[in-house]
Amino acid sequence: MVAVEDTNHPRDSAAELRSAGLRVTAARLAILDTVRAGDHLDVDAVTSRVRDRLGHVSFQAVYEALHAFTAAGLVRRIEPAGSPARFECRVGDNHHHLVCRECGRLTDVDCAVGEAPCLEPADDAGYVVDEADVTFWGFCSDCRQAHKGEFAQ
Amino acid sequence: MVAVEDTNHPRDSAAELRSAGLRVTAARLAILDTVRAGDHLDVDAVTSRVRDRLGHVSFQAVYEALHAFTAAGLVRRIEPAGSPARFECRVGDNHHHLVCRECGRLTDVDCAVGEAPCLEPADDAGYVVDEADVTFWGFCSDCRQAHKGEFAQ
DNA sequence: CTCGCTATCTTGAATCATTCAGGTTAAAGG
DNA sequence: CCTTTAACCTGAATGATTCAAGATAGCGAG
Repeated sequence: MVAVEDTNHPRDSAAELRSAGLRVTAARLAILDTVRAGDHLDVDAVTSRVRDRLGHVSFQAVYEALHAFTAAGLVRRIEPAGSPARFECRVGDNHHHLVCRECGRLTDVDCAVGEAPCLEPADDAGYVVDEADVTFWGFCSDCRQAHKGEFAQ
Repeated sequence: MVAVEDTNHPRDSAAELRSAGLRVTAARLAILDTVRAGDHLDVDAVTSRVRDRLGHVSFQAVYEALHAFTAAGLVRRIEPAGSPARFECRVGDNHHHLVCRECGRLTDVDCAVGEAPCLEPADDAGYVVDEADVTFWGFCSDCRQAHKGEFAQ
């Protein structure tokens, strides 16, 4: 089912962990690679894929690792309204997300502008803004297909 | 700042409930007015203010009422990452929000553009987009004051 | 005004995501 | 090889929200 073990460590994950000041363990390598190979997986999905590969790994370990990776800038944590946290490896480019209201599918969108914060608020109300987080809500093509006529084309 | 407590039912809340097809009860009037008078309150805050006014009201009632109001378009539910849901009465104008990373303060920002979706994704990936939800993250002036030098500017 | 329908409210328990606590194991620098 | 402490484990707690099922009360019809 799963494309097997040619996969070991796509880009040198061990080196990335090390240079982020983190220890290299089987669990963390698997977690990092899983996030990298996955498509905005949540903690549950990451955990079960890591378990497929390594046998047992605790939820705690996954939560802690994902925290550490997020703090180190190796992964980005996103949390659309109504969804548990999800993780992706595309970091540092301030891209945004499309979310399907029907099935929850999440798709990356390039930032139209570029550097963060790619947008400036009309009035910053005295805040110093460092990030503009944009989520586009709508219906993906599959869900529209499934409900022909119910949604505006 | 805010025009204060002439309060009882600022704009005719009873009529609004009725025309939304909802029943007029003391609890729901108080809940609606509380959201209206408050500043992005969460469910807890709404509940305790309503209790100050009416004595006992159950959490369930507040949750159900806020759901009903949201569905009816009387209030808008916002849910910034890491925060419980919050509610506001400014609806239908597609404005956005500034959130302070330090204290969690939430401030409205007018939409620079206007109609929803005020932004179009660079590539819609086949989605039909109906809303662009923009959250600006940063530090409010109070929090910067309190940490002079720690943050830029 | 009275009646019936059902929206609303109540209490109590369940669920889900996430975090906390405290003890054990093992990565990595000296 | 030894020591330090990051990483991991099990087990329990927390916080937000939802589910369930029975009681109450708006409000339109008669």
